[in-house]
Amino acid sequence: MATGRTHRPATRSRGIPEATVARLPLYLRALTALSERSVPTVSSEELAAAAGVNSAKLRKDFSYLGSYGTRGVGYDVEYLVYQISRELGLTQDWPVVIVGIGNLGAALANYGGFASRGFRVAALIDADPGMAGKPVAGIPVQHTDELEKIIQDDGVSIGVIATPAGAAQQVCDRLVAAGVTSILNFAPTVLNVPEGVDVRKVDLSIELQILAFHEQRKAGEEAGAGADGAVPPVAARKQPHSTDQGPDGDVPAVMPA
Amino acid sequence: MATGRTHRPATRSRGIPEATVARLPLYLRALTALSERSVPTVSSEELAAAAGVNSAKLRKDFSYLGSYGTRGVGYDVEYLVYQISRELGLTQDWPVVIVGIGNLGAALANYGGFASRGFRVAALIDADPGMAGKPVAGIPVQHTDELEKIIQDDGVSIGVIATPAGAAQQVCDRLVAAGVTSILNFAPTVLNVPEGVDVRKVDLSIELQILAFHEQRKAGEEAGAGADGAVPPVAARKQPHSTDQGPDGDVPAVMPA
DNA sequence: CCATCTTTGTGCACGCGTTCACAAAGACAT
DNA sequence: ATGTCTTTGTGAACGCGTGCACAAAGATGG
Repeated sequence: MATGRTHRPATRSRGIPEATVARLPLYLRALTALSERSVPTVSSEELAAAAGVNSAKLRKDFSYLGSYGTRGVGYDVEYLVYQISRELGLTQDWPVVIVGIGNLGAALANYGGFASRGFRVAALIDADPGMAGKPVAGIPVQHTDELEKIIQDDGVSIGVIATPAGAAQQVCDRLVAAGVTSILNFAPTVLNVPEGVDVRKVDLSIELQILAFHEQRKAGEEAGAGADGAVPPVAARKQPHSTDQGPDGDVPAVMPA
Repeated sequence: MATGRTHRPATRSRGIPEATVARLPLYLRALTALSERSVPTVSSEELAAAAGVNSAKLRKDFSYLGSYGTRGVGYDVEYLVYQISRELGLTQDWPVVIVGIGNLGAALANYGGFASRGFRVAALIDADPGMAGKPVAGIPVQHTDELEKIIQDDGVSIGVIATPAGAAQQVCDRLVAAGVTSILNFAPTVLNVPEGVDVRKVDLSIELQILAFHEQRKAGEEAGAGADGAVPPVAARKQPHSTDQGPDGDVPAVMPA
């Protein structure tokens, strides 16, 4: 899920399927844990269990990277950690800017997982002048005016948007104009970006709604399909539905963001 | 993607494909925006543009819900908002507990998107006794000891885990034992859950790593495959690779095929 | 009532991703 | 060396998701 521009043939470039790329970080995490415990080698079965996937899938995934295993033995942990890191581009470190230092932005800035794996918080940016200079996670917040300068000076190519939905597209446009080509979007909006820019989104309420769907399904299965007393739709606009199946009714209980 | 237990045949229940379910919240958001502007009807083309998807895909998605459109006209906005809300189970509201009130947990508690769309924060829970009673987002934090009682009293079926990775599995086990059947996991760990429990994960560093991969690919495409001076791996464990195909240190070729 | 025009709903084909199942490859013991 | 045993790497089949392209449905105007 989640690349904004799904139009591209995706993995046309150089073999590795998108689905595999999405799992590599998972394998890497499991391997790193093994490495810390000084485990020398691991079989596809063990590693798959640790990563929560099927072992056949894991082997096929690795086969796209090359033949890094040894039959009858398994995979060399250290070697594989390096190979995957390199494939993911984690041998260099990536400066990242976080825009929007509210609750979420601050949480992200404090998140340890950044620095540990090839990512470095190059700057924290917020539109509120009152925030300027105030340190968050040891880094002073800078004003939006500085955005372009920071990106160009530090060669930032990855931006994280943690602003309110209303500001997201505008921030996105400025990031892209300044040279950012990869964006991680936490704002609940669809971002419009030009060709060549990758967008991934993380959306809280979408995840919750998907869970709610399954939850409802579970609940509805055991209970017989009783006529649930759901109020019929408002049908405020009756026009297209001349054949109104619901006479009265009132507003759906859903509200905006 | 990202349901922990992918084993289930997924959509076996009642038609609606998983991929479609994942997009419904997107449509709902776009429709809600239209509703606020009092737009009466919308065509699949317009709505698809607003949601950032293909119009054919949108129509097919809606076809799984039923025939709610009117040919030659489009879809009734209010009606569709209601239908999707009902399908997603948002006409009832879901009590949610958030476990782990650190930076991220606090951010989640403050996130407006929760309350607005059928979700209600039933409780904030943290293991630190010092946090107990302290209000976050207007809700007093409660100690982990209360977890089981809260879940049972409020009939909570959805839990959000925002703890450090080390505590996540343990918290998860307690949530499940107490009756939670859907979990949204922000901790960077694979959660093990019994059959029937849904897990969705949101993982920062994985998203960033995927972006890094594509970023590296973009950079590597324009620049010719110059011998990048990447330091070869430690290769601490040489054993399994006794048959070194290279005279010197095994240089990882940038790409297999 | 008929013709035309718009937009939905869907049959169909295609490609990606997943899984099975097995042959090949190497380790290890004798 | 040779045989056995373990585990990888992958060919092939299958199913899901996507997008095209078009017929059917209804609106609208004469």
